[in-house]
Amino acid sequence: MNTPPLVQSFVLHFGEMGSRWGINRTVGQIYALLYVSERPINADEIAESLGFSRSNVSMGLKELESWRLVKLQHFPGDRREYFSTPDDVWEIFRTLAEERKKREVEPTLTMLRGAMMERPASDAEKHAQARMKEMYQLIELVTSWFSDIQNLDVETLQRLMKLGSKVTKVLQFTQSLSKMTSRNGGEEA
Amino acid sequence: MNTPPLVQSFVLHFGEMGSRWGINRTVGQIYALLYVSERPINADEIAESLGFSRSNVSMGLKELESWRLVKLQHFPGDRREYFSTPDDVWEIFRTLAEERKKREVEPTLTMLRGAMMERPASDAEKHAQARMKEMYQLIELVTSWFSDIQNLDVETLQRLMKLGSKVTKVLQFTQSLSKMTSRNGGEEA
DNA sequence: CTCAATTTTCAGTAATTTCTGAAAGTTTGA
DNA sequence: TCAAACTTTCAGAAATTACTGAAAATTGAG
Repeated sequence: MNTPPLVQSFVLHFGEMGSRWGINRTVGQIYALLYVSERPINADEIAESLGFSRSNVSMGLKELESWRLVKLQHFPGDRREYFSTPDDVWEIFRTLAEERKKREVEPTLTMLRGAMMERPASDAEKHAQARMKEMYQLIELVTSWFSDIQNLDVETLQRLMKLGSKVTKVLQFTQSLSKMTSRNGGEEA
Repeated sequence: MNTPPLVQSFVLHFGEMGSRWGINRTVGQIYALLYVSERPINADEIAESLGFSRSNVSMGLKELESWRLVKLQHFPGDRREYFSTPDDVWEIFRTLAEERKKREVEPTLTMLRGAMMERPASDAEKHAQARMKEMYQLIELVTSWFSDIQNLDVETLQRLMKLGSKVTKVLQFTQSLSKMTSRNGGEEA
């Protein structure tokens, strides 16, 4: 398969990036390829394009399916499965965030809650618990922001994306948040 | 060193989490230990607590230093180096975000910009470029939000954290953003 | 139902990453 | 300047993770 150099570098880059995150190189490359592909492609095409064994591609696709990141479809008169990514980048991002939350954030919060419930047996434990509480609150705060952003409708997001680098708008929005919370004072919720 | 079970599970959890991200288990555990520690601790104490070799701890600390995540200090009459984390969780988070941006986001944006500059030699390439542009815009948008949030002063953040789960406030803030951009219409910036 | 097409599984191998002990390097107080 | 105290480096061992080919399982057209 003749992969244009432009696509090549994109694919390689995401392979590298993947391995910096928990995702392995193969999976990163497969997703990158699907992402820029004009039409859905099948596992053999992927294997040939990337020079991986068919079985490796199969495992990679299974992994991506478990992350709900690929769409699967069939074409008439062809028994093979064809894969693609959602057309909307934002949807991809949202799914990724949801899965990461489920796999990483939730278990962490559960662990922290558990630790915070324990009766501290020493000053050291008391201090550790206080630190865990701070972390717990930070994570809750950040994830709640994230989920708010996630729930923005696609239309609003499209508009925001068109604004491009005109970040000042976004800055203002942060300002108003700041004022809002000031009004609320330091009261415990 | 007698590590309380409460701290133990925290440390082990972050070891696991670390390895899901690019960070290795050792580094995750070291940071978790520092994070909940009442006072700065030295490399030997870390090695003993976690059961790692001294050299492994040394490498882990070096890694953490390269991420600017640890504070280093000395005590009078003691030549050893003592390590700790910032007191403010938010500062830790901010540093982490900055470093990740520098190491992962910036190189990705550079690659995408490069690819977008190329003259497309085919429809396939044209399509790939369009996809890359979408991704570029998404990343820019998300990172600009992030950096805005990062720049909130600690005081505001403290207040927000105290609000805790009263996320409705944060939701409103998202609403106002939505209105703001509507006013702006679909105009290119 | 049968069988060819296709996908998945899995045991073994390859590659990579992590970890260690020993040795080299650095720092500082006397 | 020396030497003890401490830290870092690094080559190889250990552990983990990725990848493959062959075989098993599944699927669907006829």
